[in-house]
Amino acid sequence: MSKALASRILNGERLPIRPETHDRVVAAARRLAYRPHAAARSLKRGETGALSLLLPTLTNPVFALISRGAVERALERDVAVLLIEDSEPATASELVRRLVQGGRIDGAIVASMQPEHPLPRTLELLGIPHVFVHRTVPGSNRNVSMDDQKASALAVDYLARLGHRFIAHVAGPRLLTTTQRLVEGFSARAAELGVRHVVVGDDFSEPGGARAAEELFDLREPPTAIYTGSLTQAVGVLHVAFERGLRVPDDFSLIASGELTLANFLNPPLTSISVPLAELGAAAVDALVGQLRGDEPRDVVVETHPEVIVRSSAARPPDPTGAGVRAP
Amino acid sequence: MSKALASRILNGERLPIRPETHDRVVAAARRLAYRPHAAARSLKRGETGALSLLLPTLTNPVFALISRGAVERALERDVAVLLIEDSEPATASELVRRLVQGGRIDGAIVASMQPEHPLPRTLELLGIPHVFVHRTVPGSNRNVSMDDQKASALAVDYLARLGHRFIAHVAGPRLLTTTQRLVEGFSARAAELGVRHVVVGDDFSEPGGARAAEELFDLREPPTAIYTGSLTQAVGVLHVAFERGLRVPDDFSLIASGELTLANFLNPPLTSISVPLAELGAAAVDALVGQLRGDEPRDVVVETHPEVIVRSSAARPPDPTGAGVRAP
DNA sequence: AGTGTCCGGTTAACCGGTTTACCACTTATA
DNA sequence: TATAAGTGGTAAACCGGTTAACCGGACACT
Repeated sequence: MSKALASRILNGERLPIRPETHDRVVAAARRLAYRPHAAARSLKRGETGALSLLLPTLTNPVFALISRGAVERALERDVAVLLIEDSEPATASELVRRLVQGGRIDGAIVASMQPEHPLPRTLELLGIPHVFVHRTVPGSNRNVSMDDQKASALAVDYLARLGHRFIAHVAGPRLLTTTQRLVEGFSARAAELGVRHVVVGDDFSEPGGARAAEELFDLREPPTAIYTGSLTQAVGVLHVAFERGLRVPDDFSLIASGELTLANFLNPPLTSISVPLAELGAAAVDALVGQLRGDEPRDVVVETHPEVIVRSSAARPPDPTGAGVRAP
Repeated sequence: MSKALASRILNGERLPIRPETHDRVVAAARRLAYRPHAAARSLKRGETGALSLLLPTLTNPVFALISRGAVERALERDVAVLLIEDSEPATASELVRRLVQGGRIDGAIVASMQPEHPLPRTLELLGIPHVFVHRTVPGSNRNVSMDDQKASALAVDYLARLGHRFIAHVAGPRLLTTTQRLVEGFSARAAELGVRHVVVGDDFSEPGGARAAEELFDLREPPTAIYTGSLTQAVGVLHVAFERGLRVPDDFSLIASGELTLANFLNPPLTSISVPLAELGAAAVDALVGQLRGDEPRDVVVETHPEVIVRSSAARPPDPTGAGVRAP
């Protein structure tokens, strides 16, 4: 029995051999709990069976969920995932270069994209397969995203149905494509329904939500409902509301895109819109593995079936005419 | 010029060669941006330059921070990290076996330890270097932990100094060693100061905190201060307080171990104790790399210099005699 | 003069798979 | 009957580093 034959059998090649031989090999492999040595295979095949996943931060649950989906799917496909926090774009770019040139990864999933990031050029130069997930690069043909518009539209629908006639959206950095999709869905649906609307904010963080809330509450006539692009921002909004003595949902309604256990334990419990972030991560792995198999890169849009998780932060507006109410 | 010589030069061996030769090799490597192929090196050396990090969950910021520290330190040391969410102990154990037998990792960092987990036996059988971080295994000599006791003691000190005479600790699962250290520090210091104290709770999650809070508030004479083992639990406590119309810190004080941006934006902003989780992750990498270099496994305790981050959730008790106050 | 040692390298085996080339034998085909 | 097409495999090169063994010349020492 030559190791050559064993190799081909275990790799599932269709061969003209006696079934008995096949079975002997398979049985022996089982018995020895045989696993091909990754390095040896990698050396010969010129591929590593690993990919890297670049995240802006691990502490943001949005990206933790994307990671979860990606890592899980990758393990199913027997691919290893190297997580990298991309806090310093130049450093991250250099790091990926090292990983590629060191023969550690076959491809990269980039969830930390932002304008002026050197990564796309680096990846292009290295000629390595890659996809952008969540934060996309228009025209790259390598984007894995959700139809965030739908989530925003649903939020607007829900609030409008409750009777709100002036709705604000607290958005993230305008340069991020996720922000743009969220804003687009929001504005389009609000316009369609003839609902007055405004977009503020420039950061997905708690402080970002807080700043946006300050701005809104300082308006001569504040909105009666606020839709935030992230749960994190909603926390910031709630915080400012508390400080100003505004009550939710009595004085204004609040709804956030993104669902976490935390939402249930905020005060009041936050009505939110669920989005399939883990599936997004899984889809990114699928797309990248597809490229590694030779498929042409193409954009993928994951179907979201956004749902309103009804809790206590959204209700009818204080004044049916649609005018906002200030703190007493 | 033989590749053998180049290899040895680039690996920094001291050799009897002309400086000129040395420089030529180094210059050429620079020019070509040469990086040794990980697989080839791995194949020959019998080591992979990679390790895995097992976490109970990525969405818990405690573990996100440990990961951050670990990944960062590993990259500095030119070691790759494979993150694995260990939600299903049996599965995780099997997965690690696959990674080891497939020659993908040299060692494992386990942050997801719990009693009855099959992982230690698996790792022992495979004879692979490993360390336990945060959640430790007494007697294993492979623990990387903090002196959590200190954080708890500080919390008690702070609350006692404010005048509290009956303090509760909301703990995690009693079987986890982190919980035990936290409880130990709490009880010891409270006893030392002659402060009445009680320990409740069995889960670090928001619901866990909420359940514990219910229990405490239902007491005939509730504590005037609550110290939670995690920020997450504090959120649960705050939630129940809100529902019952209890005000913080007017009706009771709240302080949590663990510092996150979120603390600043809770209502009221949460006084918390900072602990160096990222450093813990980094120390775990150091310990594991030490083992890979041949050091004997040994326990490591990371110095915490816990500090109270003063915000608004802790104040003097409502009644200086120390008796708790119920909702009106 | 012979021998040992340092200098400055070179050669070749090896790690553990994968893959191409090839071989001996049997059966169908022209 | 020669030839081609399966059947059931084996042998060896190769991937790109690392490392042990070896080599020729200069010099020192005995």
